[in-house]
Amino acid sequence: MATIDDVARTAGVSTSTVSYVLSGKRPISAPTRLRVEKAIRELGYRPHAGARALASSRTQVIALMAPLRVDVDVSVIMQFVTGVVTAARTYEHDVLLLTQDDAAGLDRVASGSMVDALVVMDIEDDDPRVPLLATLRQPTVLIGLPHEAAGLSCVDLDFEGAGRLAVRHLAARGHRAVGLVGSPPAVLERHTSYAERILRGFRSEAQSLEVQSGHVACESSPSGARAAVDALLAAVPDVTAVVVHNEVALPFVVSALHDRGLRTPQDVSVLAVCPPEVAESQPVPLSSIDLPAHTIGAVAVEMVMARLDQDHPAETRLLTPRVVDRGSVLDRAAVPDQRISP
Amino acid sequence: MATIDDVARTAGVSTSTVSYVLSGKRPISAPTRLRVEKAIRELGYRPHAGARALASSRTQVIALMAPLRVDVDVSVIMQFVTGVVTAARTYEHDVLLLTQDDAAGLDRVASGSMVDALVVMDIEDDDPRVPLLATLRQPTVLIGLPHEAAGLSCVDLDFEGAGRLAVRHLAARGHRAVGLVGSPPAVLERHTSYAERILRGFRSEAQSLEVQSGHVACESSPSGARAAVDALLAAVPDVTAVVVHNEVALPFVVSALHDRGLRTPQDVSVLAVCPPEVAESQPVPLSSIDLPAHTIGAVAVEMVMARLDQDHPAETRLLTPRVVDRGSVLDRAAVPDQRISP
DNA sequence: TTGAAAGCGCTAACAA
DNA sequence: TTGTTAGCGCTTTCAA
Repeated sequence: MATIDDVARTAGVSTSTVSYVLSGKRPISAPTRLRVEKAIRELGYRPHAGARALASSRTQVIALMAPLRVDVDVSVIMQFVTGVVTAARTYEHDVLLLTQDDAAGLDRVASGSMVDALVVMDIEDDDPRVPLLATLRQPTVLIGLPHEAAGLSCVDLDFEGAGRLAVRHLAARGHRAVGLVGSPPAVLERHTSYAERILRGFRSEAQSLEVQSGHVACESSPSGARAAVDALLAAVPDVTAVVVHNEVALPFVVSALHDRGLRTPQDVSVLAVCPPEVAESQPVPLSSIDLPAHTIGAVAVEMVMARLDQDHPAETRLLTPRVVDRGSVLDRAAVPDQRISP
Repeated sequence: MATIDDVARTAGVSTSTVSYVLSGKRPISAPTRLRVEKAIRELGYRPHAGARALASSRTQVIALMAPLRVDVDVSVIMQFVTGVVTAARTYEHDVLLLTQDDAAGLDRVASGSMVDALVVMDIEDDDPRVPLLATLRQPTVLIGLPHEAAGLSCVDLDFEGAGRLAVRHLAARGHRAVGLVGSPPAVLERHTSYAERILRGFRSEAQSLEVQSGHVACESSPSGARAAVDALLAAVPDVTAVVVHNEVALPFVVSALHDRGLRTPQDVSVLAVCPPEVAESQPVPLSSIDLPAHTIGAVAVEMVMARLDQDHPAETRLLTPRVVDRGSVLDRAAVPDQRISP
């Protein structure tokens, strides 16, 4: 492996000149630059990452903790991950992936100076990783909202707003009884922030608009979906629209509704909360409130990068939810009521 | 940040002693070790990864290239990824994740000495990354089989064997006309090795056993699945069993069969080739040839780690496929023929 | 516009 | 059993 000294020697310059050609941190005359670049090319020189990290205190690597918990949809996680990786590359950074959900891994890579910054996914309301993260010298961005961010920056879809938007969207189309089929019990039990937030928004808006509403947790399986649908129909017999915030269960919920004689959207409207790709690839495309996972990942990287040089104050960024119509929500105001009561 | 010298000073020993306590590369007296360990704890000392990499030529990081190509199922990829990450941790290594499918990324992290070894997924028959990988000084393992491995080690499920096993399994249960619903055209067109291998095994065994057979590519969408099913039924009208090697399309293929009046398994048996989790979480659990993605990832890490110190010769490891019965394959020899001809 | 040289924090060969 | 010290390959200050 050629070193910077090899390059300097063959170019007939000092090592610092080579370094400055590489970093652009001081002006170099055109002829010198060309000689150096030629030498670099000829020798196939690549700076040694460790040496660079040691001298500059910059690793060009960010850590991404993407815990694969039970009952989280991997395809959504992958969207976040690719968003982070892609964005990181635009900042000349690579991504070190941590999949085990423990503070120890974060501490190891941060305290060991393996990374310049950290992005942490799947934040719970009272997340044990947050206190540790707050002590690190590297900037950190949380994807999700903990109860107490301890001075850390956060980014996420505004799930509370999404819950409200869902109800408002349905109410505006004449639905007076709506249901929310949500995350699996396990997700709720660990107080994953998005699950609680969407529920809060859903309930408060239903109350404001005087819409009848019900919520059921939903295991991510066909039988779980059937059970959830039954529970919802029992709780809100007149339900005409269902909001589904559970990517894995989504197709099962729809087929469970069909099995009970409820067609989409003639009998029951369905509004999903999921990434657009998921909504589009259902057996029947579903209207949805898009979860822009890729974008959120990219924004997380932007935020962390902005905090690398200057110390930007902490902030929380909530992306505004929007509905994308794919035809699975019926406008009841526009059609005669065809609903057959159960 | 405390350095090794800080630790040495507070423990009253030399830096090398601290280093050796950490590495265990030379015997240290008990009292000395205790003093050093105490100092480490008190100062919260963590070795600087870059300094370590520079001095030892070891980064404790491996690169994982997991390209997210169109039409590959992310949940399967995630299985590989977690297998790699989990196994890497048992060897005290972290994982640098590359998602962009180009040789440049591999070259960057390898030539820049960012990683000790590389694991590369989703290998095509004539993969442009292979020649580059063969020139790297870091050991590399491919997940998948290129036409020419150029001296690199490979690991994968024996897909050719899986194709044969599928036919044999069905033939043994009285099926004389079988179909293979395979990967999307895009996957076949880029000559992804597994797609071609399973087809080869499937065809050759069908020929040997004198079983009628047909193969159709299948887009990963409901309409793609319907088209594939129609094409298969046209090509092999008497088909009594379908092998599906397409995780995303799997549920759609099953429902397309149902829509055409073919129940599983009474009218048509279904044998999937996919990770067990996928087969289990279908609306109806499916018998399958397990794709042990997690294990393959772990084996890849083992192989690469074995080549870190000694130079092990290259090898190709093909995991033996096996059928897991979940009831979706009918034993036609054991029941009267109930098949309603189309 | 360029060069010399002092670190950055660790490992491991050599000495004792 | 432990210490001394010369690098590892780079960045950046200070000088010219």
